[in-house]
Amino acid sequence: MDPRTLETLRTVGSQGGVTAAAAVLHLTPSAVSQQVALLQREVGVPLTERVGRGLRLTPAGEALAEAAVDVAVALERARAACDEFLERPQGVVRVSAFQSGAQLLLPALLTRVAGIEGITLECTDEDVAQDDFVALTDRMDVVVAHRPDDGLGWSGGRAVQVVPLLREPLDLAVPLDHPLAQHAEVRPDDLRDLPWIAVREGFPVATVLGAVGARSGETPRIVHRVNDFHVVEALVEAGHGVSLLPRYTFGGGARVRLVPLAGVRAGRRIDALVRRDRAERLVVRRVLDELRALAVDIDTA
Amino acid sequence: MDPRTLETLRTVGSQGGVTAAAAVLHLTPSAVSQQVALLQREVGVPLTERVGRGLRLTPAGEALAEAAVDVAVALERARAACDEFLERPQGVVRVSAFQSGAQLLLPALLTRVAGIEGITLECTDEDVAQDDFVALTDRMDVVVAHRPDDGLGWSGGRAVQVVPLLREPLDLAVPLDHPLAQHAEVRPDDLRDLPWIAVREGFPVATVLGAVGARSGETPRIVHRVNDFHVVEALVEAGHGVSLLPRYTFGGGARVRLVPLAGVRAGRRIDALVRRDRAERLVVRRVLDELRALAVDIDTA
DNA sequence: GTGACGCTGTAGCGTTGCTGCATGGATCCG
DNA sequence: CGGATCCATGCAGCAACGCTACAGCGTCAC
Repeated sequence: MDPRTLETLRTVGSQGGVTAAAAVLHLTPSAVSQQVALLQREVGVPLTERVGRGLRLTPAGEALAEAAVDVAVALERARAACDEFLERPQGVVRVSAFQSGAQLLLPALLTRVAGIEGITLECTDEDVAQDDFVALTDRMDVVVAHRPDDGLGWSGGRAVQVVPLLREPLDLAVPLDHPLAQHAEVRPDDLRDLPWIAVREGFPVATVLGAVGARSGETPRIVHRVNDFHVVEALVEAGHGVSLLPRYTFGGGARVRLVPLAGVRAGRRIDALVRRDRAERLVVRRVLDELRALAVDIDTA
Repeated sequence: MDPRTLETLRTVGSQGGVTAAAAVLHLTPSAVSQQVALLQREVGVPLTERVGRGLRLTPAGEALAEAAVDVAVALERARAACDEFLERPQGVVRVSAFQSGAQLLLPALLTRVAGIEGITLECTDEDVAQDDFVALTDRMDVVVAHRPDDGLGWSGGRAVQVVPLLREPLDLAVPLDHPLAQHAEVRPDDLRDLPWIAVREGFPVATVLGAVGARSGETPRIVHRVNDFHVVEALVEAGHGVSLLPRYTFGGGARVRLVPLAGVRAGRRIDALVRRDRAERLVVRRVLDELRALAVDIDTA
């Protein structure tokens, strides 16, 4: 029962399959399958069960995977205990963020971390469906994710730590020459019968527009589904519809007008997701500290 | 950084050397040395330092060894998590006890555990110096140890769990025809100028006699040093001296007379010592439960 | 000073765990 | 309804890791 094998089991569970887990762990599916089979023989309980052409963890498997988290945490804590005796912590930290979050946070984060000796940041932008952010933590140290203001938390359970960064309001984006562009704020009633540009179903903040529509009494008329906010901005600018855009990230531009919403709460929460074992690494902690401080700067600016 | 290697480091620390650790781990000293060297290279900090012809852990080594305990605990907890899904826990538990404790507890413990399906007990008697009981936990699952009533606790730190079992009074043992044999109790003043049979220096309850002597105002005159209480009993019976003997273990016999001491607190505490990782095993827990219940029976009898 | 003890390096060997490929179900689509 | 596809799994082969055995060297005791 070695931690590598336990980690493999955990990944099979979180990724939902042998092949996906193998990709994350940089192994062949065969190796993953063999590891699980061996582990299964060792504990004498079935850990996985086939479902369709894939497989999922049995209750026993889930229990073991959960226990595996504590093993990984204890191991990283042991590493950290030694690092305390090294004068300067050292290592690379992989950070992923959804695009607009990356645009908002990563440049300043890189600047801040550049001042810290020994920490190397590797950044990536990842645009995934709402439910898939947690799975990214298997590949990344820090995952910057967003979710609707009112929505539930993340599904990672005890395995992932959620670090709240900031709340970003979503404003109505209209063309500069739109009638509503001159308003200081708009109320749900003003939004009737507008042509909306929304994000694809299942992606973060997709549900926010529905909540806003519910306040105006009718379901919004969605004419386009576009995930990239820059494309959205260009479409709005050209008069092809209105949309909801995050204030901090798109408030500065002159291409569209952002009008605050009143009488309805619209916003997104930006969180950092970290696997609990990764969170034990000293360098990861330092990066999270910087990220949190940065978020405070933005929020109070 | 695998748990096996961490365990090796921990053992080198607790056993105080490569050779002793190798014996416990059923390895050659060379293998142990190589593991430590490799671990050292991995963390980049010296973990051991030579002292004379042996070696000890550096502060960094101590820190890592302490963290290693949590790793081992987490791993055993993972195993236990799976065992929950097996209907009956199964396994062998190695129990060691000092001789008189073994005589007092092991027969009844074996009887009790015999009623539990799946648990196999392997018992040993181990007579070691006071400070060496903790080190036994590396080889044994449960170590039944004793210490003076008033003494400090055990030195194992966070790594070993101490389960108090019972307190056993130490009575004055005299020949059946001794003047004091008719007394219902004896006071420190009655003990002046008696020829004492004590245990060897450094062994458990060796200090108790000194404490008793202090109350009588003079240092006891020790004429023999014998560790085995049965030998002590035979010597006392034959009139070669008096001694302190544990009440529960030797009170039933007719070879000597045990007279309670008054005006001075003399006794030993019997504890079970268990490494925290071993304590996570379900079967070990069950055995400890029985041991505790058994101690209550004796104490209230 | 000499013997014993204890830690450490090196050579050699066995075992473990991986990759690559082939097989057998289960699903999707024409 | 049948072929294509995807996924998990078994087996052969190979590389790497970790152990034992043995020699070397420093330290302590007599």
